[in-house]
Amino acid sequence: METTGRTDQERSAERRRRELLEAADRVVLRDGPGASMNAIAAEAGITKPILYRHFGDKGGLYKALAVRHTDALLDALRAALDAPSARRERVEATLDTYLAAIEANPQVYRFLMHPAEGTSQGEGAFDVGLHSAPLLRRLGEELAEVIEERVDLGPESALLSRVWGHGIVGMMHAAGDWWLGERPCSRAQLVRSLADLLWGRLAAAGDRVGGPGF
Amino acid sequence: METTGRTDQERSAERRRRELLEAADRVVLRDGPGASMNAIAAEAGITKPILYRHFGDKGGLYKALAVRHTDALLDALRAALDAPSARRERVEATLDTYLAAIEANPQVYRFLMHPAEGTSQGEGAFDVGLHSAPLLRRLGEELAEVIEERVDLGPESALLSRVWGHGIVGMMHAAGDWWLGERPCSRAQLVRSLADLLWGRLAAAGDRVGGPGF
DNA sequence: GACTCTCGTTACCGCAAGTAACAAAGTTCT
DNA sequence: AGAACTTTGTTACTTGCGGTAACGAGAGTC
Repeated sequence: METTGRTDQERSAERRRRELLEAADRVVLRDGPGASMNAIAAEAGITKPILYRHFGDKGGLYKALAVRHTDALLDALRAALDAPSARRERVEATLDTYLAAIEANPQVYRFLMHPAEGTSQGEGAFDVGLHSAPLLRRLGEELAEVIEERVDLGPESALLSRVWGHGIVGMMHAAGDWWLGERPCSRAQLVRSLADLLWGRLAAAGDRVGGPGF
Repeated sequence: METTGRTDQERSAERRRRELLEAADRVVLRDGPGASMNAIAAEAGITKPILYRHFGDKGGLYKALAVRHTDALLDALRAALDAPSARRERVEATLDTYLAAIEANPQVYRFLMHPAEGTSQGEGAFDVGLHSAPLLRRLGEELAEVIEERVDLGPESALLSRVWGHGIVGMMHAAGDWWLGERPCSRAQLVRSLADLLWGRLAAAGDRVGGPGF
């Protein structure tokens, strides 16, 4: 049959692509985001031009890698986000899921946050807004959706949910990044502290000495 | 006097350094963070080796640039942070100062967030924790200090203030980044939304339909 | 006048991204 | 079977960047 023939080809191409991605993954995890295309090709047992035929350029390869990992993390987060528990517990579960993921393999996490290097050879006009890690954007949008569909925020809910989605994700990310570097406390403590912040403890706390506190 | 001679030399060297930094600034603002050393040298009217004599390597130059801008931004933020007003107003003023700064020239902002590229030629062992933008770390620490010295947080104030410092800075950064890209609302609206989030409105809001809300 | 020290140059090395040109294998059409 | 084509892979090249070595010229110093 002709269909089997074409399907075989396509399946073979896809399998090859997955193999290449896995090799690239190994190299990036070992050598960091600056791994060379030669190194990746060598790890995969082939040479550069094949990589370029499959992924176009280095950006394409890295994007494919990032999508893989981002999808995996997003699945885990969605599960925590959709659990049938009280809001605070769910927030804590989501925070903990994220932190556990970046704790489990920081290399992946690091790679996801610095995917865009670009030879900069291109046009000088760069648009701010596309530069930062796409993972954070996706997370922010995802969280925004969940917030808007679940929480009653009054008339401005569309705007508020998005601001909060991105804001909370950024909070989680920055705190997690700092925590990974310094390890000043347990994961559970960090989760509780962040949830406390989101629960308005900053506003509720009293001033320390004289004058108006922060 | 010998001192005048040496002072003249030192002053000349420092002036030269400042000139070079300003040239580098212009190029980086024009071409983005991937600007080449050749381009920077050309803009300064000289050639590469001089840059290397002054700054060691590209990282040194970029670090010097980053310190300049970071200091400037930090000064502005400290002013907002130290104003003699109520806590909420101060938080809003700080948020607004930061957002106004990144709105005023996004190129600088973008450069500050992606300073560490590294040829990756070096050792494979990379330490997570040093990779992210140093600006965010400095901001987080600064804010943590202010929080701890002004707000009464009970026994765990040392930990809480640092978690919150980095978390709030991350929130501000991520929300600002998204906002810069999409411009979904005015700066004032964004500031209010973020302050509302910090003031516990997420915890206070009711569920939307049936079941436990987010 | 020789000595040195700073500022500057040109010319080069190494390396990585990306590409062109070619080689060998299987597939398909006649 | 044999010619044409697509797939899969190669080697060898170009371009451009970070970084450095080696050299050149002017200004103070003994």
